[in-house]
Amino acid sequence: MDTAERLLALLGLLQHRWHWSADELAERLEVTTRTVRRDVARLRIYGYPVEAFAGHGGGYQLGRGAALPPLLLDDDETMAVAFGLGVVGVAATSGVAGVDDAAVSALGKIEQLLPLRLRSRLDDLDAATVVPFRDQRALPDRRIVMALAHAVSARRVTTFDYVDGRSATTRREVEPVRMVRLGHAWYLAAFDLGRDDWRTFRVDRIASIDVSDVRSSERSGPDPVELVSRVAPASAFEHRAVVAIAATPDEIRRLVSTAIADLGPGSTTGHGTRATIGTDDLEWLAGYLMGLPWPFEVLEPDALRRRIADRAGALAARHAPPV
Amino acid sequence: MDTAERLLALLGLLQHRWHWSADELAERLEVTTRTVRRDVARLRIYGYPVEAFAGHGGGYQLGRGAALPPLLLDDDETMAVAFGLGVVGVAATSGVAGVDDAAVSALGKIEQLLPLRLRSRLDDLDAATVVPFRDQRALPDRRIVMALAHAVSARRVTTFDYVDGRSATTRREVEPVRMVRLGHAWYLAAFDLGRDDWRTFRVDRIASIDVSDVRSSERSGPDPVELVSRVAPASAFEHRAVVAIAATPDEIRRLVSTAIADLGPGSTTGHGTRATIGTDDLEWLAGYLMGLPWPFEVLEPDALRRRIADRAGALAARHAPPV
DNA sequence: GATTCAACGGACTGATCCTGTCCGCAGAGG
DNA sequence: CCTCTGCGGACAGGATCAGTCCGTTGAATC
Repeated sequence: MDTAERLLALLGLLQHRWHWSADELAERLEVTTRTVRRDVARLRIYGYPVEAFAGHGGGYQLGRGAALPPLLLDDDETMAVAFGLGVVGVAATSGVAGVDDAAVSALGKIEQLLPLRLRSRLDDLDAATVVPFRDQRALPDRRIVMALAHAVSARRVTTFDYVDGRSATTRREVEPVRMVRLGHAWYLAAFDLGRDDWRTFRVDRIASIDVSDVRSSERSGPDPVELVSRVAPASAFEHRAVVAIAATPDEIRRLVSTAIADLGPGSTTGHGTRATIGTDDLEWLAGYLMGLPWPFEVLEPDALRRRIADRAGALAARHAPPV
Repeated sequence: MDTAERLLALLGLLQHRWHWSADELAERLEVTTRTVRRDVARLRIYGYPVEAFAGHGGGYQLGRGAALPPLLLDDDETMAVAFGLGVVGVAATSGVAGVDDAAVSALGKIEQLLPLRLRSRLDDLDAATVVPFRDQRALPDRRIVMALAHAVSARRVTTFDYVDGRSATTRREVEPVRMVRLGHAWYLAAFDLGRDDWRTFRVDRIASIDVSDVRSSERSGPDPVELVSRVAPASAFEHRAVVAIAATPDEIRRLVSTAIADLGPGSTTGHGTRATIGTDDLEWLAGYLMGLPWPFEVLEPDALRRRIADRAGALAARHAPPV
């Protein structure tokens, strides 16, 4: 084991356990304690703060520094990180600008590096769990997002089935450029090789994805963000609901992701806050609203209004006190 | 820059961008391309699969190997990872045994390494967001969980305020040993220095935590898991609700975390599935149930039944079609 | 306060390895 | 077919590294 590898191993050991003595480290790394001390000194020079304690029960410990050291994760921790990133980036639980993007970019990074044996475990995990209350239709599959994030960063020609606004399915071959979150949904900006032009795709309408080994050609195109915001309204959500909620915008924002509801400016009225929500699935939205801790009234559409009335009526009838 | 540091930097560069040419790397690392090639070869010897492409537009790229290489995350990605782990471990969105534990253990690892400037950003992020529908009372603060996970792994004497079952608040000084998830809640197994005995604490009842620099003394004690499962029932949830849901157990499990509801064996009846749910907050549970996509009936307690009737009645009245 | 444990770091030596230079080879794209 | 780019052997000089030895310092325990 040479110097560099030993330093990497040392970083790993220090992250794996809270506390090591020089003797333990020396034994693990198969060197003398003098060398361990020198390696520790070197890590400190590189900027990783290794704390040392003398005396009985003394030893080494990694502390917080100026930057996060390279994270060495074991299999289970890798699963947890990948799963967590999927929840944040894909299910949009944060609603804070930037975090979702960072989550997806980190997902792409992991997708590129994830050993195959862990990939299948991650897929099993997905099959076994569903994030409560996520809009099953409008939110894309985490595997699709990961594959696309990877395709974008590795610049690979990618093929997939796409369902357009008129429910027509076509097989597309594209060169992905960038993923953009706009409002409630993720979009992919890409050069469509079949159409020989720039196109945007709603990620939740992509299926059967296949990332090839062929690298995209150099290509200068329009700004992906602009491309998406120009085209996206045409492929917006099927339904647009307006709801008056008996709570202040701040209260709502604390509980409802901005990726779900648009509170808009000047939305506060005498009856509370007016929220606009886009969705493809009214049934889901009905449940979502009923789960909120505030009274509300659906202003439009009527279909949603009726659905709320039905469900609430049925519940009320079933739970009425015995006469 | 010496060899080992350059290798670490090289790993970082390869993760940061999809694709680098030898010249670019050589310039960045301030060495000749020959040395870059040698460094790449060394990384491959260590087990990190660096892929190379010759010809026009050729270059280097990190591929998937046997194990995840040390992850070098930038600030934003670190935020996303920490936030995602918090969602999974703390808000219990997975419900799969092991993943929550791994998430909390990874959180502890990050807590130990997280630069201070990022810590405050993470706290801001927490303040700005709330995971929709999480049980505000029964689920602990992510910061508390992180601090405890760190205190456990670093074995630090820790003090905090604890609210016991009779709402009495006491300041405790403990040596934390392990965090255990049992049913719906996280528990901390620790040696209470004030009481001079082993105690368990519900993590969501811990506040004002302070992890000291003093390391715990060596101490052989009972098995933490056993300790928690022996004592925990005494500090269980305030309310226990039984609900009949018009869905199969499999359907329910797909949407509801097992950390929330216990479906129990033989729970399927003619009217659907009988679920047992523990909570401290009936109002929250009412909303949670109303958000589910299936009809249901509350069997007990009556207080919850009345609450459902009230809320559903009000909603139905408000959404009744105009006469 | 004495004792012990464990990290610290200087000095020295011989062996190792590392880097830059030079070069011909091989695979990919245009 | 030509060019671009990565590959890897050979070589020489010099930098670095590991082990050994040892006195010092700081903590914890008795």
